[in-house]
This record gives sequence, C-alpha cells and structure tokens, in this order.
Amino acid sequence: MQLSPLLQSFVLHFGEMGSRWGINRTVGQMYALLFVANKPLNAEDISAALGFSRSNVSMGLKELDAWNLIRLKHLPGDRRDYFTTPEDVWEIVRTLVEERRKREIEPTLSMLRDILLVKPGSDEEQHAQERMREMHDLIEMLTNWYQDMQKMETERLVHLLKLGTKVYKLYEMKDRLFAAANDRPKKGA
Amino acid sequence: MQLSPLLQSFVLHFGEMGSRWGINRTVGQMYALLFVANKPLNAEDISAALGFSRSNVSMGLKELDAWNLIRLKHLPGDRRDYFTTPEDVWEIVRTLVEERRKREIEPTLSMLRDILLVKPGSDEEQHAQERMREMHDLIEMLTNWYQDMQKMETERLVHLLKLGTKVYKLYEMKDRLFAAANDRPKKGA
DNA sequence: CAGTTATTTCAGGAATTTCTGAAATAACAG
DNA sequence: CTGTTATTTCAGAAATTCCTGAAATAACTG
Repeated sequence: MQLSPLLQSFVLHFGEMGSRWGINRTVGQMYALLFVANKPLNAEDISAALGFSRSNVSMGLKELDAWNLIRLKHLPGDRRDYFTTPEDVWEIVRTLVEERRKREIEPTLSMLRDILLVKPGSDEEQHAQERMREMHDLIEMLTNWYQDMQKMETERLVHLLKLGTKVYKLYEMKDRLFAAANDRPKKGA
Repeated sequence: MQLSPLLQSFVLHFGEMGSRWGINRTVGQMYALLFVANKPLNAEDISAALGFSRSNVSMGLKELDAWNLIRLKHLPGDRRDYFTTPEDVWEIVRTLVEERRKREIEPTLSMLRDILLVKPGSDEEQHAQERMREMHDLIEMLTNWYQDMQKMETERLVHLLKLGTKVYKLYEMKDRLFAAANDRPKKGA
C-alpha cells in the first residue's frame, strides 16, 4: 500500500515532531496515520502503509496503548486487532498531558519535595534549595491549575480559552465594584 | 570539583527529564547546575562539576544560548565567559514555551494550512483533511490563548491561575444576571 | 489434535545521537 | 610579533536508541 502525497507529508511531519518531543519517530508516524485514517487499521495495514517491519508496528502499538492513546476495535468475522485514535482531538490532548503529568511531572515534584526536606549543609546548598523551591512552587501551581481545568467539559473549556485574558479583566471589575460599594456607608450601620 | 549529593540528585534528575522531552541529557544537567548555582559559572567550572569534556560544555552552552535560556556575564579582571540562568523562573518557562512555539508549533500549523488548501482527491483524503482541520483549530486556539496570557505580568498571571475555574463560574453568573435583566420588560419599551 | 493465522518477544544489527580529543580560531598581553 | 589563555569546531569514537528477522506464544478452526 502506498500513501497519497497528502497523507505522506502529514505523517512524515508528525514523525519529525514526535522525535523532538521525546517520541520515537516511527511511533509518531503510526499515530499520525491512525489519526487521519477513515477506518480502523490493523497492524499489517500500518506496516504496509509506512514500510516498517511487522514487529516494529507491534511494539509501537504496545507503546501507544500504554499511553492510552489508541482504541482497540474488532470487525465482525475478522479476528485481527484493529486500532483507531479517539474521535475527539481534545480527548487526545488531555490524555497526552495527563500521562506526562503522571510519568514526568509527579516524580519531579516528589524528587524536589524530598530534596527540600534535607537540611542545607552550606550556603551553596541553601541557595540551591531556594531555587528548587521556586521551581517546585511554579510546577505545582501549573499542575493544580491544569487539574482544575481538566474537569471542565470541552464546550466550556473552549469558551473559557476564547475569552483569554478578558475574563480576568471582568474579575478585576467586579473587585472594583465591590470596593466602591463597601466605601459607601451602609444603611442602618 | 565534586557536587554535593543534594545538587547531584537534582542535576541527574533533570538530565533524565530533559532527555524525555527531547533535550540532550548533558545539556539538561548543565542547565540544572546553572539554575541552582549561587554564582555565575564558566565553562571550566561546569566541565569539572559534571565531568564532561570541555568541548561538550562549549556545545551545550551554545545550544542553551540559541534557546535564549542563559545569560552571559563577565567578572572584572577575568576574561572568561560566565553564565547564569535568568533569576525569574517564570521567565525561564515563558522562554521555553515561546521557543518551542516558534520552532515546532508554527511550522506545524503552517504545514497543516498548506495541506488543507489541497483539493481532496478521494474520500480518504477528504476525511484526513477534516481531521487535520480539527487538529489545526485546536492547536491554533491553544497558541492564541497562550499568546494572550503571555502578555500579562507574572503577578496577575499567578492570580488568574490560582482562580482556576472560579473565574469562569463568575463569568457565567454575569451572563445569567444580564439574561434575567433582559427578560424583564423595559420601562417605556 | 494438527494446521493456520495473528501477535509478541527479543537478541543483535543498523541508524542515530552524543561526546571527545586534537586542532583551529580568537582575543588579548607584553 | 610571540606567547598565553579562552573558546569553538569537527571528524570520528562511544553510547544510545531504534528496528528487524527469527522464533515463541497465543488464539482460533476443522
């Protein structure tokens, strides 16, 4: 099977991008292919379309499954495994972020917390701990924020993102209004 | 020069993390070291502390400089180059995100836009384009949102992040209030 | 059960990335 | 200009990551 040039360039680009983000190039290509495919694909399809060995495809799919990024399907009367990506692109992004949080961010926070418990033995160590504290607090703030957002349905999240900083200006306005109201003497007080 | 175990574990951890995010392990370690150091370091210091060859340090610093992640300093009466990371951790994160946006996100958006201009030659291609459109729109929305946020001063940004979804609930409340007001018949209408 | 098809595993070869030492360049001092 | 010190460059060695083919396993079928 030969990919059309249109699919080809998409697939190759995502292979490259993957490799810049710590994802194996061929796994990136496999995912790109599954993402744009208009039907579930089996390992043989992928192998043929991308020209990788069957075993490489098997390992790639295992990897993608471990990241919870693909869905296994079965076609009636066919015992091969077919795969798709989730329909919803937002779900894909959420899964990616969530997995990286679990695998990389949490261990990092935990390492930082451990080191911060050690009593510094020198000025150098004390300064290092101050820096690590700053890093810890920043990462924690961002992940807390993300987990808060994570709960929203896509619709609302999109709305909120489109508002951008506008929503904050409104918030400041509210604060000013209340401040003004509190300046006025209350009836009967 | 030998690193204290406290610094050692931080530096090694960040080397590992770097490599999972597409950053060379030794470059990650160099950055971690510069980040926690209580004074500017020169290439020789780094080389000695981490046990890398002088030339590897030179290339690593060049790389970090290309990412705009380090600052060059000079000490009076010393013609060697000394380096630090920016004081502000938020600035570091912003620079990282901004550089990746320029290097990876923008080319991806541009590739997607190009492909989306091609007239689909089959159902397969048409479906692929629909998926790419979804991806394009999502990435564009996230980067637009980020660039909006990017403009805020750190203080305000932190405040907004801490509010999380609360700010959105307030926004919805405002909408409901206005809706209620509009339901009431207007005087003289 | 034997035969067939689908999938996985994994040792080691291939490809890529990273790192080094030696040499080149640069920048200054006397 | 010569000598000294700092930095960069780069070819190839070293290390790591990736990929494959062969064999094993698994899951069905008649």
